Amino acid sequence: MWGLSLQVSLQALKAFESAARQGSFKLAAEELSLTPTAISHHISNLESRLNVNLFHRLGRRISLTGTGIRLAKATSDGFRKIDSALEEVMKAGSSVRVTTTSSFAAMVLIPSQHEFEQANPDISMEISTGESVDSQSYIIPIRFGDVSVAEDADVIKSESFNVFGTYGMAPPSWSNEPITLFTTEWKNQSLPAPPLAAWLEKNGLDGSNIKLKKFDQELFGIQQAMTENGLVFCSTTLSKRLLKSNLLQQFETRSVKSDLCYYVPNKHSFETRSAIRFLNWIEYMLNQ
Amino acid sequence: MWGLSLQVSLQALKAFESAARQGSFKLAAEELSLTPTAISHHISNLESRLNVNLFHRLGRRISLTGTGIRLAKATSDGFRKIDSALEEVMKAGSSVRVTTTSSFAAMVLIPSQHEFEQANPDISMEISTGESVDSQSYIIPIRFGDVSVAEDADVIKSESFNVFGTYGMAPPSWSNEPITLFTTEWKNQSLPAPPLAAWLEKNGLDGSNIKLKKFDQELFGIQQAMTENGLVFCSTTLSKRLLKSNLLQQFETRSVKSDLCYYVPNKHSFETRSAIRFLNWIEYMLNQ
DNA sequence: TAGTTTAGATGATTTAAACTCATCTACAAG
DNA sequence: CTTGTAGATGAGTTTAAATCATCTAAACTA
Repeated sequence: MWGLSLQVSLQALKAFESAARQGSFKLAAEELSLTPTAISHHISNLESRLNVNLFHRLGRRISLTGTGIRLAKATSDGFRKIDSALEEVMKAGSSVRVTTTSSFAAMVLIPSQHEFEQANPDISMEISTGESVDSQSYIIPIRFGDVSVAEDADVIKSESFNVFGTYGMAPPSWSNEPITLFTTEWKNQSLPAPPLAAWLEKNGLDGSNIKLKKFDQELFGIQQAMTENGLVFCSTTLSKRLLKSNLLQQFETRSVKSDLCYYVPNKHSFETRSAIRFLNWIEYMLNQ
Repeated sequence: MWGLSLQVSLQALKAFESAARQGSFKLAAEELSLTPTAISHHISNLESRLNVNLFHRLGRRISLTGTGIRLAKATSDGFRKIDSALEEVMKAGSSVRVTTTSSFAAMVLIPSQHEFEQANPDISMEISTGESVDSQSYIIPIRFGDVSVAEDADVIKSESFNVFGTYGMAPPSWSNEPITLFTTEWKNQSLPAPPLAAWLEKNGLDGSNIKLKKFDQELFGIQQAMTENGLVFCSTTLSKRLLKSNLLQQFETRSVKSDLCYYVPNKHSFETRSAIRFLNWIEYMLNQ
């Protein structure tokens, strides 16, 4: 590429293209935030360099010559293609677009969005929910899944589970009385279930007095526990902020690890600086 | 066009595109006649401006990121389109390409090509023969035709005809002896015939002793006249240089105007400076 | 393995392109 | 006829682009 045309000024071509498209040096100057003088100089220099006339000058009106028309079309097409790609890249470079589960969005992302944006005033965060594979290259999907399925490098949080209750309620008598426990049954049946059995064993409980009430989103179980002064078995990730806010409390029970995790498929492919900063931030926040 | 990307340096994009396409800052520097330092600065500045990483740096090797790949494709496509158009325009700006009849090429253009190029050292002339309509925008067709068909502004020479003989031969006795006269019968039957009748009348000759020998190109008649020490009835344009070179001579006969002419269809559409200079030169040369 | 070569990174300085300012012309508008 | 305005041009200023000098670290070679 760039044989004879190596020395042709791209700035001049840009000025020419704008003037050609709008039929006016003045309007070109406005579009490019220059003076009409600059446009005039660029075009004259370009005409000398190329040894052609690109415009007819009719008093103070201009019109394109045949050569000018042909060059204008090519430069318009070429610059439009470049400009579109730049817009896409720049948009990606100044915002973080994340899609995730409703529970993660509600319990983690949305509550901490402000914190992220304050720490990164040059980046805006856009959150959506949904599980479809998004074809746009710049949307970061935070998925909930089986740790044995996700690539190690993609996992941002391995989930632990515990029982939590409304703030202020008396610790339950695990052995003596019937207990209602809210929990989750995932719509996606291929996912490992919440590790309630492992939790019972770890805490030396036989669970025969526990009545389970299941929802299809962790969010609903948590909300119901808070509303009904009850108990919920859910992830420590989702309950973390609620603990801090004294909306939920934890008892003497110990949390258990699970085979469930949050992960970002092909995490390494998100290479914009804002994506990298976001991913570093979310991973640190989840695991500190 | 040019929203957020107005301030992005096109020089930097050019450097990036070259480095991306060749996988090397060093090769990009060579292609663009810059130092590798300049390329490195351009790319770093571009990455800062766009807030993305375009290359992975692996020691002293580089490879494109996903974003880099996408931007590289768009900029390659865009710049290629621009470069192709520039090449075409610059070629047109530094050469004159003419297509014309064999006779006009042989008798006028080729003999004076050197004169034109010496007067215009920055322009090269390329001559071809043929009558097909050429779709390329920058080839100037000099056509031979009927003056009533051509646009006035397109006519570069209105033809006159006369009889010429080999240099040194005795003037013919128009009334006493049989005369062989070479002339032309155009392949294109729609053209007016050479105005022999009008010439006879203007010169007070009845022509009953003249035997015509016809060729389908004026060039052939002229050559035959010189070869056989004979007479040819042809255009003053084609014979002009031969007269000056004492290869042909004119007698006391008077030339006659004709309805034939040389013309350039859509002459005004040739707007490169070299085309304009050529057309001005040829018109002056033919009519002085 | 040690020495040499080489591609890219970085900061400082220099150069040249790009830009504005001031003034002008000539046409359009009132 | 006067005023307004788009483009042209030369001079001066500013800034982007380039080079220079030096560095690092990886690749290559003996």
